[in-house]
Amino acid sequence: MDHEATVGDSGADDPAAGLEFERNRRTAHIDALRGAGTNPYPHRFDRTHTLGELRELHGALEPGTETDVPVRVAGRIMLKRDQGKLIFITVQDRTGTIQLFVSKSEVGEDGFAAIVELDLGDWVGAAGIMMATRKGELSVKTSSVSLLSKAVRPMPDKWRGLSDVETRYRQRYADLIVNDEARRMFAVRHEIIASFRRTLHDHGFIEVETPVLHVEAGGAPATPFVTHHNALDMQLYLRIALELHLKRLIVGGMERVYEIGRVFRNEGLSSRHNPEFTLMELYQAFGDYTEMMGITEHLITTAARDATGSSVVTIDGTEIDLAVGWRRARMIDLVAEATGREVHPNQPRETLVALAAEHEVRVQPYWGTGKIIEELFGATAESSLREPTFVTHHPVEVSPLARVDPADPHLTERFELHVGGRELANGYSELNDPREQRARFEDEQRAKDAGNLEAGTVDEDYLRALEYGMPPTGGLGIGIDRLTMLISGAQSIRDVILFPTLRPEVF
RNA sequence: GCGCCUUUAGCUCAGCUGGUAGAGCAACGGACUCUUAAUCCGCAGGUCCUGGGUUCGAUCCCCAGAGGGCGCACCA
Repeated sequence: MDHEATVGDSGADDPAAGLEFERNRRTAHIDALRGAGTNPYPHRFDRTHTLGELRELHGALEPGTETDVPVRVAGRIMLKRDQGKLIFITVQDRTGTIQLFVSKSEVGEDGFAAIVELDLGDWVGAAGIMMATRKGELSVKTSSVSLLSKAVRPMPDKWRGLSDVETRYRQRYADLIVNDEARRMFAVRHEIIASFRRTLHDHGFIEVETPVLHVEAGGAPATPFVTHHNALDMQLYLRIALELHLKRLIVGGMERVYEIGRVFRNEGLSSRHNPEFTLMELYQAFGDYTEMMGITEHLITTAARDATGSSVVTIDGTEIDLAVGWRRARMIDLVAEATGREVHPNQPRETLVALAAEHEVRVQPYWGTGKIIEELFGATAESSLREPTFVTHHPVEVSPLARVDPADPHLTERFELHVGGRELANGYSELNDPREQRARFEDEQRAKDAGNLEAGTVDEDYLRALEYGMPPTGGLGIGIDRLTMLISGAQSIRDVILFPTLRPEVF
């Protein structure tokens, strides 16, 4: 090939090295390949094995032995060790890596010259036979190597990798190429979701899809994203929860439904919050909150085993086995435990306001006693709940869709799962009395009018659905991102979301 | 939104309360037929995030801004 065309003929303004020089060099090489009749982006290459399969089949090959097993493999060049007339190339696919043993005497002068020109990051296909080197490294003794896709941009450092977190999130493709840990996170995430689907299928749940664009954003206390539909000329909200549509399906008699879907909340970002995140919600006719706690334990423990092979997770450096039963404690009891004072929504508001002040909780004027208790819980007890704990019996005020506890009209049949100081799941016995639901919605609407932006509104269609009759039902929601963090050991939610929300990059 | 930290070559990082920058890897030229981040020799590569200011002189000090991280607030 015309090697002179690949270097040295760049314009006077081009730098002598650096990124631009490198890209120019490689694009010039692509032109040279095309000029010589070689397609740098050929249509296909058929492989006989993945690299993991080869390791499984031939991993036990004795050092220095050669088989007569022909193979065709493909992968990205990660390392290249040039020995003069012998080149060792480490290629990677999603199942692992393998070494290509490239001898000039095997591939010929022209073939060898082309292989010398390959860059780290290029995708290649190779044909050859299986062998193990004298040192025992499983290799493909290569008879030919073909370029499958030329990389124009250089890879991150082959040893130190890519560690700049901003670049890792913005250029996830580069992160996935070089960081095993990044690939592992998303493998775990996939296994958790796949495990959920298996478990739910086994329990007779049907997976459904409900609207993302809502006329009213309900089902959770949160600030929605607002958008607009042009043809209908109407304001729409991106959903903040799956709940209200899924329960309409329970009214319709579907009995066991779930959805794993993206929800959107227009709130702050942190290492535990991304504006869009994934929620699994399920609803089971003839279930209640105690059954939901059982399903929660089963789903999460099974997912941990499926994803990592173990039900043991590490929380803040401490190993915790999810398979042992989880503590259950009422919210009011946990607050009492943390503050040394009994609390209950039926207490005078002034009493709770005073206690809140002692714990530096800033009470909003529109908060009732139930909301103050929930905030007190958040300020005093929540962060100490490292081991999985079902916090139960939330006040009615903060649970507008949950059934009241028959033993205490101020509390609900509800639970939240807390692990490692953060909320992971939420469930309850669903309120199915349309008249009571209307009254609760009206309370919400009043709170909204009084200044609580996160309060709900009266969802007339949902009330109409309830009027057709919803069976007694248990419901559950699990935050998939946070669960993935727990099981994978990720420190930031951005490590378990492929493309986390960032401010736009300036090019 | 507030506070603290951070931004230097494609990547990973040095850079002395101020004298306009270095290394390793990658790249480029060369040697090498069993390497494992191959090794060895040589060579090149910079908007020191941006804009102001102070100074004879700023990667360094000051101010403003941008991106990112962490905490707080909000929330899941």
